[in-house]
This record gives sequence, C-alpha cells and structure tokens, in this order.
Amino acid sequence: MSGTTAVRDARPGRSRRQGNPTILDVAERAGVSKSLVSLALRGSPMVREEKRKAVLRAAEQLGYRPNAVARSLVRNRTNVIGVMLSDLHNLYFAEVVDGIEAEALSAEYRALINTGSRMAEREWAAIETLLQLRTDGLILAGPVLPASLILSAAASVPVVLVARASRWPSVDSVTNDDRAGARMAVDHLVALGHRDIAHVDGGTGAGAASRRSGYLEAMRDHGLARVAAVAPGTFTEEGGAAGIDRLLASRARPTAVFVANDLAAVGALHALERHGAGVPEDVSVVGYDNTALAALGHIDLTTIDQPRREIGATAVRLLLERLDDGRHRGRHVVLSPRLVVRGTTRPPRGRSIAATPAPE
Amino acid sequence: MSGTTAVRDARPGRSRRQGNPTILDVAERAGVSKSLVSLALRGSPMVREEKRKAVLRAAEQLGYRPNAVARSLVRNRTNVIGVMLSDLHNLYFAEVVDGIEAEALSAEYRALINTGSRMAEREWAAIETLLQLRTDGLILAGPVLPASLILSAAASVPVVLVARASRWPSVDSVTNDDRAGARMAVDHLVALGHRDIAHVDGGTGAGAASRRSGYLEAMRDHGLARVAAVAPGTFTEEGGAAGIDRLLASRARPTAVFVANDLAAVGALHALERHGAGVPEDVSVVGYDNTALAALGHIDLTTIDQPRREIGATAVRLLLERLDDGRHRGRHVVLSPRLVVRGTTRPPRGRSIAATPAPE
DNA sequence: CCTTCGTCTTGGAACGTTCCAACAAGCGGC
DNA sequence: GCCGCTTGTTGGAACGTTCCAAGACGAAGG
Repeated sequence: MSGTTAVRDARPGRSRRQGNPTILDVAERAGVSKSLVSLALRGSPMVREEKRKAVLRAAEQLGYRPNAVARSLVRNRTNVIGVMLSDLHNLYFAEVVDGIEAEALSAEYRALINTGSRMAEREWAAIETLLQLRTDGLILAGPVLPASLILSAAASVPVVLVARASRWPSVDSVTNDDRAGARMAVDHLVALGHRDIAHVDGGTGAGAASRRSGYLEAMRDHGLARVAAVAPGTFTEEGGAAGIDRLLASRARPTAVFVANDLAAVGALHALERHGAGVPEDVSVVGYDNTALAALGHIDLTTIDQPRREIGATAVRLLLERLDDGRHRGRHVVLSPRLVVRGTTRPPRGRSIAATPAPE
Repeated sequence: MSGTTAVRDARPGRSRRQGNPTILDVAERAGVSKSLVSLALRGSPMVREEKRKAVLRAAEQLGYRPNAVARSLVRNRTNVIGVMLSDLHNLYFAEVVDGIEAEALSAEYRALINTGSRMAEREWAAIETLLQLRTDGLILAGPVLPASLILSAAASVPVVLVARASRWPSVDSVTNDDRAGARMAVDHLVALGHRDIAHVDGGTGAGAASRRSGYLEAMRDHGLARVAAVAPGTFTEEGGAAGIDRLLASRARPTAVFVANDLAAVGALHALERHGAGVPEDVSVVGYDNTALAALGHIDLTTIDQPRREIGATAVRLLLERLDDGRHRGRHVVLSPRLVVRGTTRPPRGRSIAATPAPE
C-alpha cells in the first residue's frame, strides 16, 4: 500500500496528456500491462481481484472511456445495427424504432438511426454511411430505393426490410398482412349493416396495393362486388380529401368509406365535413395504421392497428439470426393486424343498433 | 499495357479473399502502393492521371468501400455528429433533425441519431454510446438529464442543447423565445377583441415556464391582469383536456384559451366540445409549436410557429464553430417565433369583424 | 557528367484496441 | 529436485487507414 507512487513517467518525453485517456494511461496508473487492463475492463474472471480493483480505480480517476472505434477495428465487429428510416415525420416508424431499440439492447447491440427524407438518393447516402461505419447489420424501414441497391447492400451485410416485402433470399423482411387488415375493415362495416362501402386508396404507397385488393376481395366475398368503388388517393391528408372529392363527384354518397391510412382518413374526414356529410351519422370512416393521430379524442378514428413494436423487434431478431446463427435462407415474416373500433363507425341511418341508439 | 498481369500473389499463403476488400487489395490489383490508393481515392492532385484511373477502376471492380472505422482511428476524428433525441414520437424534433442533417451534410459531416425515450437513464446510455463511438460533437435535443451529466459529456466533446436553455460556457444552446411567443398569442386574441383569456399551461415541460410568464406579462401589459387565469396542464392531450375541465369547474367560461402546446390544445378542443362549447364560435383556442397536427384541415389550429429547421441548422453551426474555429466561450442562441392564424380563433360573440361575418 | 530540383510514389509508423502465444510463479505429486 | 498443471500476467502482432519522411526518376542547369 505504498499509495500513489505509480510508475508514471516511464516515458520521459511526451507525458501522454492529450486527448482522451487510453488503456495505456490506465495501465500506467494502475501499474499493470495494457493487456490486463483490457481483460479487467471486460470483466474477465482471469484477473486477480486486487488488480481488478486497481484497474477500475485508475480508469475511474482518469475518466477513461473505451474507444469503440479501436475496438471495432480489431474485432471486425461494431455491435451496432444501422437503421435507415425513410421518413422521420411518419409516426408509424417511431414505434417501430422503439421495438428495434428494445430488442437490440437486450442483445447487447445499439441501434443507430440515419434518415433518408423519402428520397432514393438520400436514402442511399444514409445506407452508404452506415456501411462505411461497418454496422453489423442494416434495417431499412420503408425504403423507396430500387431493389438493385438493396441487394447490393445485402451483399456485404445482413439486411432486413420493414414495411416493404422482399422475395430475395439474401434480404429478410417484416411486413404486416395488409390484405387481411383491409378485409377486417370491410367485415366490420358489413357487420354494422353497411353495404355501400367505398375505398380511397393509397396510390403507390407501401402496402397500398395489398389494402386495395384486400378491400376488393372482401367486397366480393360479401356479394358486394357490384357496389365496390375505389377512388385514387395517396398516403397524405390531401390525398384522402381528393379521394373523397372524386368519389362524391362521380356517384351517390356511400354510407361508409375505408381509407388507406390514418392521415388520408383525416383528410377524408375534413372533406366529408366540407360536403356537409356528418361522420359517423351520414358516413362511417375507417382508417389504417392506428397512429397516434387516430387515437386523438378529437378525431377518434376507427382503424386497423399494426403491431409496430413487434415489427421492429422481429426485424432485429431476423438480423441476429443471420449474425449469430449464420442463417442464409431468406425469411419473410408477415404479422397480423387488429381492428380498433372508435367513434367514426356506426350502423348506417335507418338500421337500429343493439346498444343505446345515439340521441342525435 | 501488358494488361492484367498484376503483382497479385505477392503473398503466397493467404490470398486475402475474406471479408471486405481493403485498400491493400485495391493497391495490389492496380499495381501501386497502398499509399497511392489512399491518395487517389481522396482526390489528391499529386497523383498522375493514369494511376488515378487504374486505382479507381480497381476499386470499382472489387467493390471497395472505405472503412470509416480505420480512418477515424488514425485521424482521431469521425466526421460524425451524434444526435440524442429525447423523444422520437414528438414530431417537433423531426423537423429539427431535418435542419441538422441539411446543415451537417453541407459541412461534410453526417448525423447519427440515438434516442432516449424521455428517460434520463436511457438518455445517458444513448449519449455514452455516442461518446464511445467518438462522435466529433453532440446535439442533445430536449434532454431531461440532470445538468451534471450534460456537463460531464461536454468535458470531452462539444455539446449543443436544443430546446433546453444553458448558462454554462462549455455548453451552447439553441432555444425559442417562448416568452415572446406567448405574448404573440395573447396579443392576437386581444386584437380580435378578447379580454377574458385563460391559459392552460405545460407543467414542467420544456419551455412551459416561459410560456406561462409570457402569458402573464402580456395580460398585465394589456391591463388584463385581473382576469388572467392559469390552469395546470401538461404537454399531452390529456393534460390539455384536464386543464379545460379544471378551468370550467372553477370559473365562468373564458372567451379564449391559450394552451401551452398543440397536442394539449387538441385535447382542449375535444374537452370544450364535450362541455358544449363550440370552437371558435364560443371559445377561441391558440396552441403552440405549429406541429403537423395543427395544420390538419380537420383541426386547423391557430398556433405559434417555431423555426424548427433553423433551430437544427443553428445547433450544427454552433458545433462547427467549436470544432473548426476552436471557440471556447458559450453561445446561447434564442430564435423568434411567429404567429400562424388558422380557424380556431375569431372575435368573441357580439363583436363584429371586418371580414365577412361567419354565416352560422 | 554531376547536381539540383520538381513531380510522383513509397514503406513504415501510428491510432487504441483485442487476441494469442508465451512466460512467471506457485503448488502438488512423484 | 524435477515435472506438469493452474492461475495470472505479459509483450507483440494485427485490424485498415492516414501521415510523413524519404526515395525514384526525369529534366534542367552548370
């Protein structure tokens, strides 16, 4: 216990006091070799208790912080999962990221997010950055990139697609069963007594095609193929409003509308209001995604919920399967949606309802 | 031009065909030294055109991708700005990040995001990760961390606070002039003819205190101190609704309410509806933040806009000042908000209005 | 023909870790 | 009194870059 008479100035010239302290500074102060410091800090059982304490104390005193860059270089592994988010403004992805982070954390990985503002070029730049940083795997959430680029990324690192289907063996994917979700929406409306049910679709948006065909299938199955009507729209507020405008311009007002996502549904709500149609008295509306928007009391939208956290968690698990278990076959997971009934749907006028009829 | 008879198998044993190609593989294929490859790829003017082409071609053929990890290690600089986002679910930050990315990109930096789910502990973990990755600077967006931890991060890397004020010289900050914003809201309502203006506040949320005192000051300046009323709330939908409930329970209905943020304002809208008060016929409502929510046609909320992109861009610029110019004094930038008039405000009943009076 | 000077090009050191083979010391067994 | 084993500890090599001092090679100047 001779105290602080450490080896200290072993190197006469430069005293190593510049920049962040390294493992060597810790070693010097603790009076051991750099290797032992490395061992001790990583909690190896091969280190004598006494030395471990000395190392920990020295590290603490110096404010030592491991250099992940150096570590990654030698280990050839970063323990980082790169997440390319096509759109930060879409709340849908926020919860997916929650799932990603939780699952990654529990496997000793960190998630780093880079975004691509819905532009293919920016998305590729984001991915390129993550690849150069040598992230161990990549999760692409809602990319609008051409498939060729996705495949080229997958050539150097495991890639999982979220909210975009993949058929390739080298790229896994996690998607929602949008077709089934659309059927749920129609089934719900039919069960309430609606027959004249229209659809405002999402154009070329992710999942829009499946939702459209799910709608058409369900209508057919209920013997309503003849009244089925699809108005073109987009996944935006304006798209939903424009869809309603077009719908009402071309035909009699339906008693219910299934809109391709929540944001567009809110646009539809507003457009219906403009056209003097009350929701839900005159027209019932169903959205899709169950975003925070739908849950607002002021909007209170019946919608289809996607298990977003689960989607994110699954994406990480798929990545880890390739990373840790060395899987090579492609896996394409499809998760099931769920109907969430709120205030924008009710039986059409003239149909009684089991519960207390609305007073007004 | 003897073609492809490259030096190739200089190393007899291992043929270097494993993992990603390195600068050495490129050098071998191009028949030059690793140093020249490094120079050529970075666009040095000291490289003869002929060799540059050879290097570029070899790199292309091998699918070479620079290893940012190795580069960072030797340069002791990553060219990465770490962004700790307290809450991915808050759309307010999405646009701040847009500003950050745009500005960072134009300075040859990339932004990497890590999130902290509004929990101090998670936030610190996120920051620690970014520090271990040796990001060149840190932007903390809306942190709920204790100041001591912020300061300890600032000891090793430049730190800029967004949406949280700093007085410390070692930590810069970019905030909005919330006090001025609140005054704008009150001024607008007073100009419309309102006198009985209440406030639902944001509790301990970021900026809530300034907004509250801005409201009180403005009321005083207009000689309305006696009718000023503050109902406690939070920055959530429920908080806004609860604030209205409390307000109406304790006093006569005001003709206008200024709510501390948009989300709470939407909650207030819903609560007023519940209480049978029409907006804006009976009560005018002003929110704060001008989130996408406020702009929805169906909500159409008058609100105070913060220059979010500008806030993000400014944060990056502050960081670069420390990084490139070596500034050491603290800078605390305060940006000005702007009133956005939409459909939830109008003159109180009985007051005429210059424009066409609403027909109903 | 030898210097000197520019223009290119090169090998070696460094960055801060981890990994590995090797070593030191103690200890029991023969 | 040496062997082998276990338990700790160590220095050197490696990871893939960048940086730097120095080398190669002509061309120009004496």
